[in-house]
Amino acid sequence: MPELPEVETIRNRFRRGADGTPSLLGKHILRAELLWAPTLETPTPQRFRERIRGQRVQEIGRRGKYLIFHLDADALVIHLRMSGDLWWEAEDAPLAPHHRMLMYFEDGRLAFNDTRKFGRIWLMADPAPLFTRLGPEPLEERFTAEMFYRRLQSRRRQIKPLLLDQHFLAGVGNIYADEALHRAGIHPQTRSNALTPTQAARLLEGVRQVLREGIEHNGASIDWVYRGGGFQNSFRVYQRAGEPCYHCGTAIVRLVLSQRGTHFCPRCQPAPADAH
DNA sequence: CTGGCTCCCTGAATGC
DNA sequence: TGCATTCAGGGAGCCA
Repeated sequence: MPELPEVETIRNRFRRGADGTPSLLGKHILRAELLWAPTLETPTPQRFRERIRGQRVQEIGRRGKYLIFHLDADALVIHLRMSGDLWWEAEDAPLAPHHRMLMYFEDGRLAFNDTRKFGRIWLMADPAPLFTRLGPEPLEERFTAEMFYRRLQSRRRQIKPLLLDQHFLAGVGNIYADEALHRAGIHPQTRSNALTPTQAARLLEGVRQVLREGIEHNGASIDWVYRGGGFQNSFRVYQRAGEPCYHCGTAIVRLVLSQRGTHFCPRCQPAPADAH
């Protein structure tokens, strides 16, 4: 499930280049091909092909879980959602299953592969409107614990679903939310406005810790969605229901909040008075 | 404002 | 063995 660390890993791979993958910076897009039309949010497939042709990749950025290819005249924005991934392959490689969009360069092709078809692509001159409602970037230093505390105080939602809300904080998904709450010793159903300044600071630190660790490990490889990362070996609660907490030995509990599996240690993350 | 639920979609796991 | 059902999850949208 691509979250911030996985998107950042992909961004770095195509920005710097990696084994078997060249840097895309400065390369020209010869042509693009759409294999499953609903992947493209805007513009129409025809205009997409016309506009993207001949543009050069100037820079590759990220905002939350959005991957942004800055081209000469437009921005190509990609959200991988559940199962999206970008593959670099030979221009004449046989078409793998679940490819949704192809971009051809001089020396190979970039394929957007997305088994579950939830991923989306935008091509627009100014992508800013896509990001106006997104919450702050958790890794940016100018976003302080005090600001985070104030933000938490302004809402009265359960902290786990709130962390998943991209309008509240950008980039955190189900895995990293559970891992961050465990590191901060906070129960997932704690009301956001019930958190103390100390807890808020610990939570922001926990979020940053797991995100940085995730990036260091090139992200997490979950189930059959393989991305080559290794952070899944560092999970302390995610998908460990019934197994002992590494800190206290208590069995990890799984419950469902906002339709999302939620994992926590009932001893290290004690329930607030109003949780049931 | 908050929470609960559905939808989108496919492959893996489970059930009979 | 084989077929059917259930489930996971990011995010938008709907309703209470």
